[in-house]
Amino acid sequence: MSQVSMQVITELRRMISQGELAPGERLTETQIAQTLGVSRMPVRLAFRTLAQEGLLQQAGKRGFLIREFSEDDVICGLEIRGALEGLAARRLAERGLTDEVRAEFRHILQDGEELLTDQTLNDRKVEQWSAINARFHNTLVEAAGSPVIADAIARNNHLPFASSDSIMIDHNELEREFRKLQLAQWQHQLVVQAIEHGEGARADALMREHAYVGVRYGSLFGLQVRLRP
Amino acid sequence: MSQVSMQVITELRRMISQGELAPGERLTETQIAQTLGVSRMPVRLAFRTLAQEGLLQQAGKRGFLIREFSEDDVICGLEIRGALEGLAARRLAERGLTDEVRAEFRHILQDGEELLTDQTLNDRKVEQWSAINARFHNTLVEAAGSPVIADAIARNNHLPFASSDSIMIDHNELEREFRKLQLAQWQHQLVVQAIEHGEGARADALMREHAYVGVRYGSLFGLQVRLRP
DNA sequence: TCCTGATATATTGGATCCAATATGCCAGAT
DNA sequence: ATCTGGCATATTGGATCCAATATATCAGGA
Repeated sequence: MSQVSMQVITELRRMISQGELAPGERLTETQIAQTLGVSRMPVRLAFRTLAQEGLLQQAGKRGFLIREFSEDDVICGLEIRGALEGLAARRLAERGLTDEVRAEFRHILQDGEELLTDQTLNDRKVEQWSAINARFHNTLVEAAGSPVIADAIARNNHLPFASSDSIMIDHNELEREFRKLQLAQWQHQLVVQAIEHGEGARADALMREHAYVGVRYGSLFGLQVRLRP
Repeated sequence: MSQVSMQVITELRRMISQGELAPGERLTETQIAQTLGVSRMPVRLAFRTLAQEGLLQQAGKRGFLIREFSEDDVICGLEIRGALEGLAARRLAERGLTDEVRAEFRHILQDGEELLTDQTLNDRKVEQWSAINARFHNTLVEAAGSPVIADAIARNNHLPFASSDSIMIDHNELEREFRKLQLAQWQHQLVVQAIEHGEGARADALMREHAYVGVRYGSLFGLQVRLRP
């Protein structure tokens, strides 16, 4: 995939998730091509790609719409991630950890631990947590050693609300949000514990539950439930 | 998506799953375009689509290869289907059945029951079973009422070995194969029973196990284990 | 007033062309 | 003999053109 094609795809993804293109809006190749200053060709390819990812849907026989997602869709996207990452965790528990992967997990858990030791949060720390979290999930999926599972998870992550870094943080409630991240960190630790002990079913269950942390745990800490940014 | 584009995609899918294009083989747009008698354009679109589905993989910076799948990949494809259909079944159990869906399930189970009553199998019956089986799985996924889950399952089913009608039947061992289908039918019945009783976890577990019936149950009945056609 | 049908327009799909560049090949040098 | 560099070729990506057709608009009739 070439530079221009790639840029069109990422730019469209961005415009959709930032809301510059509203759900339900109709897209035409010409219009987007002009907006982005390219020919219709890369736009055509991008539309197909995004439609396959589920961000666009066909509008009758001509053109595409920006897909609208209900709150139920958001929950289902999370549950799919939970199910698939749970599968990866179970596989890892059943097949055992290599020393490298074990060390990498320890390192990630350590970093998370240190980040949260002083029990406070700020915008910078939220960013750092996001990186640590991404590393945890990537390591898990990679270590499971199945490209087929990794692909399935990657495809699901194309739904912006389903990916593991879609965790909603209210930057005005950082004391309460701290507790959410603390809980997420503990869940990471428990997952690794389960994997290390070869407890596949437990690792699976923990990952499924962990998928909810981003959008369903807010009420535990007196936070507003907001499914949208 | 237009006629020609569609035909190129389905024809390529067929050529791949029939083995006319061997795993690892390199494809060029021009070559396929000539073979199929179309211009490069629809081939270009098809390559992208199939790559996104996971049937092709990029070869360096130029061109695509037919992806090779290991036996482990096959098992993982099945486990993904199990996890996702299990999720659908759990949702259905938790949300309850409408009368229409309940009736449709009864009908499907009845048809399966009748097909297998005389305890014999022939090629025609295998075809009929395939139809009944497809209807069961489609009904389940539809009834779960989540387009996001349905899409995820549909995407996984693009892997030829992962779809629910990829069940391997040895047409020289029809007496033994009968028992496999009988067991699958019983599993269908148990899944519906669990759903009707609102037993989400049980429905989930049953669907996950059921996903294995196609390729891992052969040894129960003294059948050769063959992951490839 | 609302429906139906015909015409006009917009938009897409496929083919072709051209430029960019990855890849392979061959020759020359070490 | 093997490696390196440059050249030739193959192949892709993007743009443009043309045909097909879906969609919209408008007029006429029920």
